[in-house]
Amino acid sequence: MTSTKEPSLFPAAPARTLEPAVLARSLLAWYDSHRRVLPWRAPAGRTADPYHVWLSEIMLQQTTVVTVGPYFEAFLKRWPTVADLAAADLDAVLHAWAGLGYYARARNLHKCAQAVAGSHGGHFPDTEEGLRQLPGIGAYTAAAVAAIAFDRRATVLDGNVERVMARLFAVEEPLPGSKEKLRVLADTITPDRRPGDYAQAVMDLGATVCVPRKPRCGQCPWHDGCAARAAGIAETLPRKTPKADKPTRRGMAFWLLNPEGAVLLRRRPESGLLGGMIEVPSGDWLERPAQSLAAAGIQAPAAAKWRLLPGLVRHTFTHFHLELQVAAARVGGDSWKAAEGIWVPVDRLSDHALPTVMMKVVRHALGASEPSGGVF
DNA sequence: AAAGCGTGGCC
DNA sequence: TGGCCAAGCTT
Repeated sequence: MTSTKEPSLFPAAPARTLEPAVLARSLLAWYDSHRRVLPWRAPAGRTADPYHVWLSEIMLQQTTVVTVGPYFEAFLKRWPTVADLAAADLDAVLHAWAGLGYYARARNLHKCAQAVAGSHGGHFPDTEEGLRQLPGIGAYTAAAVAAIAFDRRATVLDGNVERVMARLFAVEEPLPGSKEKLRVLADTITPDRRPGDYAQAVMDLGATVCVPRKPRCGQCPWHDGCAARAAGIAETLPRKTPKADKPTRRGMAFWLLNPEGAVLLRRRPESGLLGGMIEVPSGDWLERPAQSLAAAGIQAPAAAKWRLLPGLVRHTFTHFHLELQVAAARVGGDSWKAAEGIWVPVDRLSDHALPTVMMKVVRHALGASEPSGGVF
């Protein structure tokens, strides 16, 4: 007989209009008692190292806290200061970044470190405008670093804050059109005192309480002031304009072994998809039915007796699905020495910057060559 | 300014 | 299981 929905019998309490200062104060009080320990976060009452804040913020772009944790620790251990990172080889940075995705971030990370170590004497700019000039730092990250590392008043607007503001003020206009409106609303609440803590608090609220599905309104410090909760539409906000469907693209990857048991890899172009990363050579990825080995063979990295491995490698990027067939061959004699790319012993593949989709290709090829691997 | 750009977890 | 979502930036 109990219902999980309350609105009909017990209408939600109407929202009370709360002053910005009241909202900021109640959120900071909530933060003080719910503060999460994160690897890049300073102890209460202290400001974090700008290098740590910047590194974590770049890694956290479109990436979850759980995923970032180990990468952050590994980067910090290997490159303890921004000068160390600036002095690193780009290839080493890409390798360490492999698996995190959005690889342009790694290239910009390296560029940014070099700018800071070079033109800025090893110190990050301490203003939003200054930070905004650096590669890989956009509106959100500039505000986050200015607030968290330098305790400057800055309005952070990430996915969390967009959701929190859309609900608090019941903004029904869909994103991304409503973004500027949400930014203004967020700005009206941002306090002059403890802006760094406030920035982390409002994002924490979105990450742990005002979550996308089944928001925990009962635990929310802004419960009384929330217009969407009062109207019973919190979970439906923020609205978003529908995204285009993802097309499926198909291609062929070429797994080529030489007599020494090494596989041919090559570096992708510096810009675009998986820019600068290492790949198993593959032909074009096009939106047409799976190509025949004969047709795809034209794009093979060497003449050889290619055989098609059973099965498919599937992977989904942000904007398309990919289905990759894998062709395998061995080359003998000396002819393989002319092939374009790098020959890597199969047990040394982890020394290279292979993105996840390419690790899937490797696993597929190795699995097919070993009877215990699954396909036989 | 709309589109391109990774990946893993969740239900 | 397929779509949604995650501390967005660049061109």
